[in-house]
Amino acid sequence: MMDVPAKKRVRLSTEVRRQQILDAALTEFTALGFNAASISKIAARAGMSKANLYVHFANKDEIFETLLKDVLQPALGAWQLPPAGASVEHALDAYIDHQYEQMTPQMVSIMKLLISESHRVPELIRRWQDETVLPAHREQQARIDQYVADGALQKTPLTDNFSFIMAPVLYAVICKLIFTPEVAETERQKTRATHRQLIRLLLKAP
Amino acid sequence: MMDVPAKKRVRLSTEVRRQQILDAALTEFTALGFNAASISKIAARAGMSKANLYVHFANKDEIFETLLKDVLQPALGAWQLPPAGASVEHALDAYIDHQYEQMTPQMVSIMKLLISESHRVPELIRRWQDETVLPAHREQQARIDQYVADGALQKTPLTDNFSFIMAPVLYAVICKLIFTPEVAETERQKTRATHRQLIRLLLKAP
Amino acid sequence: MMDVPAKKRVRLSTEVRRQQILDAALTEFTALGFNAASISKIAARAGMSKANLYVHFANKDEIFETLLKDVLQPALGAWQLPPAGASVEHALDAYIDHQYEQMTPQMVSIMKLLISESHRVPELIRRWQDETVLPAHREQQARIDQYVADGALQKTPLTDNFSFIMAPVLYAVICKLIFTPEVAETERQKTRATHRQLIRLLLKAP
Amino acid sequence: MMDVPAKKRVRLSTEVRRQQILDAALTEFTALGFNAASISKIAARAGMSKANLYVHFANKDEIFETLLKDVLQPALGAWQLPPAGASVEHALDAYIDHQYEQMTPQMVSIMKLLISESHRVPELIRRWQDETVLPAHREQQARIDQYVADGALQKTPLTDNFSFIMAPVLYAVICKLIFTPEVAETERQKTRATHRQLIRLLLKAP
DNA sequence: AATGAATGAGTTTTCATTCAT
DNA sequence: AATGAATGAAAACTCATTCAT
Repeated sequence: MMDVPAKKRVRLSTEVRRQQILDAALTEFTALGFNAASISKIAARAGMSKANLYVHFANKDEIFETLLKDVLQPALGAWQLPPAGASVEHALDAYIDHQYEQMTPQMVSIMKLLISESHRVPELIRRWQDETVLPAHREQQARIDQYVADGALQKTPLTDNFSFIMAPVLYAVICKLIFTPEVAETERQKTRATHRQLIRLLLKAP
Repeated sequence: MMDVPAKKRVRLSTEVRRQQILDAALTEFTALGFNAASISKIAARAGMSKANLYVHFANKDEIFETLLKDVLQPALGAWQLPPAGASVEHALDAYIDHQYEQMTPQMVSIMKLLISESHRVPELIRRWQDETVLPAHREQQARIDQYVADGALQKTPLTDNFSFIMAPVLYAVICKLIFTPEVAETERQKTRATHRQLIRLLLKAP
Repeated sequence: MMDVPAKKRVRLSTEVRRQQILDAALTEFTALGFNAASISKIAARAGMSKANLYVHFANKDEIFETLLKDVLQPALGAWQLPPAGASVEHALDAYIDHQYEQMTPQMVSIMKLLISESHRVPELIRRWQDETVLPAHREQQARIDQYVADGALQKTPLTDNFSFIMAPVLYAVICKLIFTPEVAETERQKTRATHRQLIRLLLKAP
Repeated sequence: MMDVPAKKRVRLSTEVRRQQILDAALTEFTALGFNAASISKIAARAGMSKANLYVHFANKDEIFETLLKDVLQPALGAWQLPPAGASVEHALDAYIDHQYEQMTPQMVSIMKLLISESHRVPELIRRWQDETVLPAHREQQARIDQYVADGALQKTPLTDNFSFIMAPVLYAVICKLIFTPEVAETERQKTRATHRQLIRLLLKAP
């Protein structure tokens, strides 16, 4: 007879366990959505028993909420400020590029989660909106306004409503979520090129 | 004891019943997503027994698929051609306006469904993409190219990739799906205004 | 548009309809057993609607009962009398041969049905037993006794309990019901040969 | 109002629970057949919730399969070898006796299950046939052949095809499955007596 | 902290049967 | 007689959650 693998009962700190759970949960939730992701699989992926998972979180919703909270901290990285430099135009260019670059599969999955499951955590979303997204917008807008005031950028409808600049990026993300990979990728590249050209055009305009 | 209500059996045509089911299903699916929407509730909302629902549809997936198929026929109304007229600029303006106008709650819900559940019906989505969306894009692009050739529109990066024009609209839709109604509405109006101004600017540019 | 096939509403006599139903039911019941055979399929096979089926039979059990009643009339053909002739031994030989020959797939299926579902119709089975099987046994035994009295057959334990002679046939049937076709067929042939040889041996014995 | 019974949760080992389930399932399956036996009733009989039953078995089929597998291990006890002794004839007599003795209600039920539901587990049946039944036959036949070679038994058609000897036993079993208890019992006794006498006769034959 | 065992409340689906025409 | 539409009751199975250790 073979020895039974002798499943050890590992004892780890709460911190570690929570993180294991959240990591596993992120994978499962982004892959399947809230409902289809099961506690069983999350526990299995996190390497612990279901019951132990409930020692660390009160229920499935709490895991989800904690997860989104973590993920939403950096405001999707999206509306970060462009680094100021000698040439504002160049910086802006690099900034937009950065956004398209950042469109990783993981980020796309989280976007999907945010769209399809945000109704589960309205309070969290509201706080995220009020404390992260809107302030970031404002800060960014202030910076842009400063550039305009300084004459580093000329005033255009875009500089008046700078968050508008993310629209094409989002369009590319949504394409990834709906269309076939090939079409989505084509659309992303076309969008990116058009985006860049239009921005340049706009900044050069008299 | 109360008298038993003596529930009368209602007898309707298959056509009517199917439509009742689809209507109820659309409500439930858009409100909760595929998994969370239950056959029980759909049947209740449609005013019939669960069993009768299964007389008209083979299973939950078939309901979902039929629903999406119906909804996707008009290509979301989105990439419809701008009506040609005396002033192309004016027509374009009206066209964009139309897109923002069309952003009804129902349409927004369907968009959500499309994003969160399209993986369930990949074949349907592929056909929709290949037979509806892409052809519509092409036709629209051809029309724009004609305008440019005719000198009615001047050539810009946007006229080279005209579907790009939908990006801000989509941005507004996604805001509705994520943010609070107030913020979403504000964002929609700002986006719409910026969109219009930028288009005008672009068309006027030398 | 194509013309709809114009499903005719055929009107037939009760007799005909009942027989159509019974024929279809026999096929379905023997193929699947009582529970797995569905009214839907029986009705479809009989070429009528489910509702019409209920015009002719009160319920599923009644169909089953009627069916078995019909089938059990000839007492499975099993304990039929051996035709008397010049040589009783020869006749007996032919009789046994006949039993093995009669082991058609249909007969085997009915045997299976009889074993697995007879508990559903205990009363019917009792009547069949009392009014068909046992009388047939008795008649046959009487005939054998007569042969013995006449000296046409010599007295043996077998002639004292003649129904015993069916045991090997039944064994072959059960093999068909359990084992793989190849093994069952081999077993049937071996059994048949042994059966014949033993009978001959017995009749020749001093 | 009565106090709520406060059903205590009983906690037992997997081993025990599995056995409880198998016991209950055997009862239900043999009484009603596979389809008509419900998981609800099996769980109730086993004294646990349906859900717990699914903790121990993946589905209804797995229960059935496990059950048959367990039961088929000893090859139905049927074709076991006769113990060799001073008098082979005596041993054979005892062996046959043993078979009739062993015809317990439980064994009869399993026989019914085997006949009516074996199509559900063709692979299991094939393995049982190839690895248990046929080898047992062969071993037994070899033993008989040895007796014949030793002169302990004289060669007859029966010694050439020894498994034939089970046919009358099987006949008695089938009678139990179809006829009323009284008739079945009468038939069993008659069959047993005839069986014994014929065997003796055969062995004594010149 | 950790877990194997246990369960209530739900899910989708099926089917014999009945109703209205 | 015939049928399309309708349904109650039950089936198998799932899953988030809890209990006992």
